Amino acid sequence: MYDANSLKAELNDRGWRLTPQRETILNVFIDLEKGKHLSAEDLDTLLQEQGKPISLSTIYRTVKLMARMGILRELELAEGHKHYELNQPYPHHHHHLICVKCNETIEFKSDAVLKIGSKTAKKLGFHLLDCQLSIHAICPQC
Amino acid sequence: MYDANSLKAELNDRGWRLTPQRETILNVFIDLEKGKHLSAEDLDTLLQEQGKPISLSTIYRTVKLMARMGILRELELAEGHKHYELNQPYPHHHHHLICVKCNETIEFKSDAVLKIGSKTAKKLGFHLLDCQLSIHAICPQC
DNA sequence: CTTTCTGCAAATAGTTTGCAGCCGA
DNA sequence: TCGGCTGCAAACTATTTGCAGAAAG
Repeated sequence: MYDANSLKAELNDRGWRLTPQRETILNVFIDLEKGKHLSAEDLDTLLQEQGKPISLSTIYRTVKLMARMGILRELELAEGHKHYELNQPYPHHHHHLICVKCNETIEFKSDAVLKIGSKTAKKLGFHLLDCQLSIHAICPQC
Repeated sequence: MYDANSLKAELNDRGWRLTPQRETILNVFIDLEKGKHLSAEDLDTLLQEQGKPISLSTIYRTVKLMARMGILRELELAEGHKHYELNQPYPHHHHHLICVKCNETIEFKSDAVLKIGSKTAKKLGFHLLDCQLSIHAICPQC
């Protein structure tokens, strides 16, 4: 799991910098309740409420950067905008089942899927960032 | 696999209509080379080249409709726009490994993942539309 | 004949970008 | 010090929508 120090190390390794904004955003995700995920707008609102406003452009730039580093995972849980959550390693790694009508989202775990994902990436010589099984379905209510 | 008749039946069942545009678009996907997938723009260009132009709004409306019916699957292979391909049943069902830097995309199959997907949906009482494992990674070249 | 569908043009919204000044290493 | 980073405002672009006429059932 990341903290300010490991984030700084990882950023500096790649020629990037640790800024208060980046640290703040990482902390929001670390403190985020399990099973929750935020859109850029959500983050903006949350940071404003916490009295630590960060410009929306920086928010977009930061979540994209962290997703490319493998720190966050980018989720397509609803049409039209992306959500982000910490990219947690085994055994916290999980997947999503989404109702395409009402957007109800259910998390579920599968070691098997994670294994298949890492094996496939390894076999082809790719460096794995994220592996997510998305099940699109219609829930019993819809 | 769908053809004009089964498409018509399925549409009519839900109070929708079979139009020449819908049939044309379905046929493009049926004839599409294995492993290919189209964005809305791609479809627009292709249909124009084939001398069967369809307005971009109708293209968007149609692919979305067919994705919600489970006929097409919506793929997020590159930033900024979606791609579509036929949603084929076992044993043609497959998944994607994507390099987040150069967007190189590799298809792979996994019966195990498909099984996990259908079991999970079934267990929760959801009607399965699509189940896709997306592996985000960095390819050896990048 | 009724209701859905299409095409057009205009609107929308999420996201990106140029730039000037700021600040981490 | 210096090159990356932020905030602002403006730009962009994929996608959606309102509407009038066309057409499927």
